[in-house]
Amino acid sequence: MRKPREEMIAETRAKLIASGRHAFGTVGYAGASMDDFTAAAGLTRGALYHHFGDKTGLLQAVIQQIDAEMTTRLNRISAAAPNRWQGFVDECVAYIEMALEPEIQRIMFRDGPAVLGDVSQWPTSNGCIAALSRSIERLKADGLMVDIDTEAAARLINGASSHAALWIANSQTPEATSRQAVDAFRRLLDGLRARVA
Amino acid sequence: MRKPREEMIAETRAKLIASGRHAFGTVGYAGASMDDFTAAAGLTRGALYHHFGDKTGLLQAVIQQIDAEMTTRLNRISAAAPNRWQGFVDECVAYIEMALEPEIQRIMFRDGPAVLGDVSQWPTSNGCIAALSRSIERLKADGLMVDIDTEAAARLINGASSHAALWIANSQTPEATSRQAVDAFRRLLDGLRARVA
DNA sequence: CCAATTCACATACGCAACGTATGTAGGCAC
DNA sequence: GTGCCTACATACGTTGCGTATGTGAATTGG
Repeated sequence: MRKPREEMIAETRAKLIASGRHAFGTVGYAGASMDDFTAAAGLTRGALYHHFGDKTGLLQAVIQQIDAEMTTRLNRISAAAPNRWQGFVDECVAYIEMALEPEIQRIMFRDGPAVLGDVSQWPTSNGCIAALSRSIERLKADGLMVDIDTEAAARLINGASSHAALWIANSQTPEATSRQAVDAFRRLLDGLRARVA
Repeated sequence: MRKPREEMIAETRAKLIASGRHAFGTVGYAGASMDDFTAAAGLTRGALYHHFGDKTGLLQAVIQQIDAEMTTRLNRISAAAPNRWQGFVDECVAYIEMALEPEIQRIMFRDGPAVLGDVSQWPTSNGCIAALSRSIERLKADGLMVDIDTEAAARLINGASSHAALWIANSQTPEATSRQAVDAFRRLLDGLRARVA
């Protein structure tokens, strides 16, 4: 073994993030006992405080990890579409659908903002917003979207998506509600499409 | 004094709600100590547990109160507009602006959803969503809005508004960001306007 | 190759806050 | 006027966070 030290450190960090992520995603941030989920990782709170400072520090690390995963997924989806507009719509719909996953919903859309405040001032700038912004920017450059402020549009869409996801996830009939929400969402996006003269 | 008993009870309930509302709105739900803000109301936690069961029960009561206030404000605004579409837009913009008020933002859009879950399954069905829905329904009936599911539209707009408000409130330059957001929001709504054939 | 140091992590302690179980005083019925 | 019910207060146990301190293993310098 060349660098057992750094490897071990990275491993413990990863274990803490994984265990915390699971706890936050299931019982929520407030309901997650540090003693419990650090023990589940075969460690103690001492390790957590050493690496992340406090509970919110771990939450930030977890969010950063999830955000990175979401960003790559979104990029892949928009790249796979036949044309730019379609890619944009697919990306937005995928965003809603990702927000349906309980872990993402709970950590990224409920506890995250409640504990750390608005996404825009999180230390790790949100990759998903950036991905959306890039797509919008390209669409505007290509004349496919009406003139609208890029970041504002990204944030409005982000907000609409996350709320839609919450609505769907808590619905009695998620499939039907999902169709309802996605349909309306497509209409909303269609309204932003540049009208051909 | 005719009914000192019921009056006193209503008064203590009101005092607890007021004190809790203030604490939740300033230091947040988690940061609000029940001992502290019940004492500030001249009471103890005993009264709170008696009337509201637990901390979340008080939060629900506070939310119900704020929601009622917001609903009347929104109704007044949409009624004051020169025409229906304008009234709708005004209502939406007002919704954003209300979400800028720290107390509303914190309680209704951050801590509320985090603690109680999605608005749609709160015991007290959200009056603001209902108000928005009514406006949308009328617009559709009058042929002023494209065919879109009412509730879905209301929720998407609600989500976009609350996120916009969060963004503005946490901005370094709130006035500029507000213009940015409201402009984009108007564009978004404009996309939902029925095209005259 | 060994000693000193550093660092990753564990242990121990204090404190704050929630929830519950119990106590009490004052109004209402009869 | 007496007894009960209820609105609230008091007292207690538990839990969980944050900090201060301890320890052993890995690294570095000679």
